[in-house]
Amino acid sequence: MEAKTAVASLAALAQDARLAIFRLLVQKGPEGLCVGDIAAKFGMAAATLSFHLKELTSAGLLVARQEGRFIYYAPNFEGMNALVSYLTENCCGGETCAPARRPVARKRKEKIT
Amino acid sequence: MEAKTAVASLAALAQDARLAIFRLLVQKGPEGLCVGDIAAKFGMAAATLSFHLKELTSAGLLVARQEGRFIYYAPNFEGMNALVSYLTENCCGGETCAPARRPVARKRKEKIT
DNA sequence: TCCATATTTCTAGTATTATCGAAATATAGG
DNA sequence: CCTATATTTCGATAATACTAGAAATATGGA
Repeated sequence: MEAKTAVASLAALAQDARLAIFRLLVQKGPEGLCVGDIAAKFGMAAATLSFHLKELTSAGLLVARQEGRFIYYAPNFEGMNALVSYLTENCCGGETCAPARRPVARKRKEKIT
Repeated sequence: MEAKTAVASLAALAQDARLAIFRLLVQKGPEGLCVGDIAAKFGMAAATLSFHLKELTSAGLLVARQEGRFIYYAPNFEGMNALVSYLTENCCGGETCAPARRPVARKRKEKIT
């Protein structure tokens, strides 16, 4: 995953409403929920919700499927996985979130000061 | 970690310049880099960099330490760890990023349609 | 075809964020 | 104390994001 993509995914989740929506859908699993049900859950204007769903979808974090008159949104686990992998690989020390590869950090030679 | 906190951390990383800064510091490890060196690396105005460092720091992703006239910024691995944990626990199926707990998802009874 | 419901797109107002020059603050050394 | 360097804060501007009403589009059923 490229940095650009990571920023897009992070931005998609970096918003109260969207994180809440995403968490709700993750709970629901692959079946997801239709837009109306999500709107009901949060009581937000349809247009607003649509905007947020679009953000999450184009960031690759949700997938939509039409089912009759309803559109169901569900988490795209691959996308989320890619983000988490990116973060652990590039923004932690590798592994989990180790304080960098150094053994224990022997004292350094007293910087510039 | 609360949702609010997660949003703050995500927002801190959801920006080209800041993600780049953070990645650079993670590479450098616990010693970090002083502001001048970071500025040199990216060629951005001091004020702009200072703004971004403040964002990252108040989101709990960086820690600053003074060393003579210089201020060193280094990753706060605990903060980053907390964020990654939050994401895997709340935004994936639990574990890594499983497609939810359901076995294989037996067909559902044909929704509303 | 016509109507009702679901969802999106358009448009615009407001709010938040990013950038940067200039001024302010802090620290060290002479 | 004075100067030089490092960094932050201030203030202003430009860019981007959020919200929601109204209009448009899509789908299914009578």
